[in-house]
Formats: sequence, structure tokens, C-alpha cells
Amino acid sequence: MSGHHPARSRRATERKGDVRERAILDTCEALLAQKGYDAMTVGDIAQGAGITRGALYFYFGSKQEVVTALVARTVEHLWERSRATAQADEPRQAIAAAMQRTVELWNEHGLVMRTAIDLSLTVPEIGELWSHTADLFIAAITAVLERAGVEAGTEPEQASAMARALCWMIERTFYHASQESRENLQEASSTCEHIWLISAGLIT
Amino acid sequence: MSGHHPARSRRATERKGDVRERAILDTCEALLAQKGYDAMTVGDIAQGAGITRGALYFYFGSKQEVVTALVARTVEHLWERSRATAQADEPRQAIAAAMQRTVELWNEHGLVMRTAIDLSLTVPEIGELWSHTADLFIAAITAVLERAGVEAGTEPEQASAMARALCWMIERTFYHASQESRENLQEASSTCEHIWLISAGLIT
DNA sequence: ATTAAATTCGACGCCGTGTAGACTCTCCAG
DNA sequence: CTGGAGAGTCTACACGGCGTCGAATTTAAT
Repeated sequence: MSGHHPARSRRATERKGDVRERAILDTCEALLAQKGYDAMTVGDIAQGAGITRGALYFYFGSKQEVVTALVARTVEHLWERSRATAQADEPRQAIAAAMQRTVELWNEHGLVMRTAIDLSLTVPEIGELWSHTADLFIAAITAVLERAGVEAGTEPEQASAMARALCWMIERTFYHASQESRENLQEASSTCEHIWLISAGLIT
Repeated sequence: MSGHHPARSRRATERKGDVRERAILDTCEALLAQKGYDAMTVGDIAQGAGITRGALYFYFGSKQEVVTALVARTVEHLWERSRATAQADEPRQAIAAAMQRTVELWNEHGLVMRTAIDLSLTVPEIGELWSHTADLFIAAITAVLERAGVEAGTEPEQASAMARALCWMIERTFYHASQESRENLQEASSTCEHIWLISAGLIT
């Protein structure tokens, strides 16, 4: 869409640093898959990104900050996709759609999501990010349960509390399944969907 | 497990080392509660136990080994208590009893159980210990589900797979609740029990 | 009492983090 | 074209934690 506005639209957005930053994050993701968080050193990341440790510290203040940025980038993607998914009216369809979406998300970003969960304790900012994400999912599950006829409220047997438990069930089940294989992920999804449907009173 | 560690009991009588070993584990547990795993240094543990770093390495080969031993001690306690609990015939009672027991376990050992879960990834031996523990619980849940009429089998909607998902739900829900308060733990228990009952087809 | 095993200690080397300061490159104003 | 500001990069260093070593000391068995 470059019109003919003179000197206004230079490549104002493509700074050299932005490219490097992405390279660092990409390398970090690759190394995370390959060696895990603890074994991955700042030197490794820098080397993978084609710079030295000193240069990396120009972009990020610490190893934790790098990983936090990576999680933030991924989580933002999650939010975006969640927003984009249309909410079906029919609870059964909504549940099926949600589980399908969840499978895709874990297939695509399982690694980063797992590390986000693992680091939630030790890195407060990541914990913040992840708990916010969980809250979104809990709210969505709550809405579906209520639409399916589960009594609204926060008491142990009402929609909100049940949604929270179901969310943790899904998180943990996918967490483990995504370490294994795609087939496991699909089976895990079926199981979670089944329990969700039962909990909503949609099947016996 | 592995290796030949010096302080292996040859005599049944109280060795000085056994006392020290317990002191180390107790200190480790206290520090874990106070500073968390990463912030806790080997020097801290040694100091708390009234010895020097060098002396600690006589008992344990590494920081990870200390915490592994602590987890092993706690987990052994879990198994013991699980074995001691009589299995009720009536599914409803069995479920209620299991949840009650779970609340007690988390109240008493929540901290160590949480760190065991957190370190399952990075310390393979702890992962082994915990996954074995989880398998015990999954087997117990499976048995209850089958006795309540859920079809046996490992397919996504049969007892075994459902038990696994329920186990993860309980683990994760208690994990979070035990970070908050005892009240939360009790409410979490009610919610999990409710979902378990529904999944077993015992209530609608 | 002698001797071997058990236990403790202080000091050392290694590795990873984060910081400091100097150097290079790019781009734009004068 | 030039010189300077700021982005980007480098090497070198200080700090701290982990795990090891060997020597010193205590305990237990003969």
C-alpha cells in the first residue's frame, strides 16, 4: 500500500534490532526444545542468534527476560486466536470447537506453553501471563457450562468452580500428552471433551 | 537409588550420620518453604543443618540428590497412608474417603508435593517417583469408576483414560489451592469430588 | 592401643551470570 | 564530506554457586 507520500514512509518499522530480537527469541525456542531451560545458557542463545553474550544483554536484561518475552509472544498469539474463534451457541458445538482449537494450540506451541507452566512459579511475570491466560479459558468454560444449564455461581458445585477444575484438568492432561505424541494429544482431547460434556449434563 | 553412597546403614542402631541426614532433609524442607528451590543454596542447607558444605557432600552427591531424598521420604509416606486406607466397597463412600485423604495429604505435605511436581521435568528421578505415585492414584480411580459402572478399557471414553484425566485435574487443582489456604483446599476438594461423582455416573 | 572406617573441614577449580567500558557502524545535519 | 549521536557489538572482569580434593579429626572395632 505504499502510496506516493515522499519521505514519510521509510522502513520505519524494520530496525536491525528487531530482526535480532526475533532471532534471539527463535533461537531460545529452539534451544528450549533441545536442551531445556536449565541446560540452556545465555551463551548458547547468543551463539545461536549469531551474536555474543554481551550483545544479547543489550536486548534483554537477563535469561529470564528472554524467556518471558518468548512466552509473551506466544501467549499473545493464543489470545488472538481465542478472540478470532467464533463462539457457537450450541454448547455441544462450542465444546467440540474449543477442544479442537486447544489441540491445535498445543500442537503448535506445546513446548512454550509447557515451559510457561514450569516457570510460572519461579518467574512471577510468566506466572502472571499464564494465570491471566487461564482466567480467559476459565471464563469461556464457565459460560458454556451456564448455557448448558449448570447453576451459575462460585460455590464448589456451581459453574465457576467446576470450570476452574476442568481448566486445570485440560491443562495438565495436555501438558503430559503433548510430551508424548500427536496421537496422545488427540486421545487426551477426546477424554477431556467427554468429561466436560458429562459435567455439563449434556450426556450421561 | 543409584550408586554407592557412604552413609548406608549397616547397623540397625542409630548412627550419628542418620541424625545428620534427617537434619539435612528437615532443613531442606524448611528452606524450600522459605526461599524456594532456586534461591536455596547448598550452603544454606548445610548451615541450617549445622555443618559445612563439604560435610554435606559426604551425605549427598548434589543439591538435586538432597531434594530427591526429601521427595522420596514424603512420597513413601503417601504410599504408606494410601495402603493403610481401607478400600470401601460402595463407590460413593470410596470417593468421599479418597478425597478426604487427599485433603489431608496436601495439608500436611503440600509444599514437598508441589516441589516434586515442579522438579519432575528437570530431575528425572523425581519425575519417576511422582509418576509412579500418580499411577497408583490413577489405578485407584480406575477401580472406583469401573465399580460404578463405567466401561473398562483404555479408549478415550473408558475408565482408564478418564481416571487419568481426573487424576491430573485433582493434582492441578490441589496444587493451586494448596498455595492459597486451607479453605480453598476444602472447596477444591468438594468441586473435584463433584466432578468425579458425575463422571462415574453416580449423580446427574 | 592400634587401626580402619566414619566424619568434618577449608580451600580450590569450573562454569554461568551479569556488568563495564571501549570500539564500530549507520545515518543525518551542517 | 564530515563529525557526532545513538544503536549495536565486542572483550574482559567480578561475583557467586556447585562439586571435588586431600588432609585433619573423631568414632568404633579388634
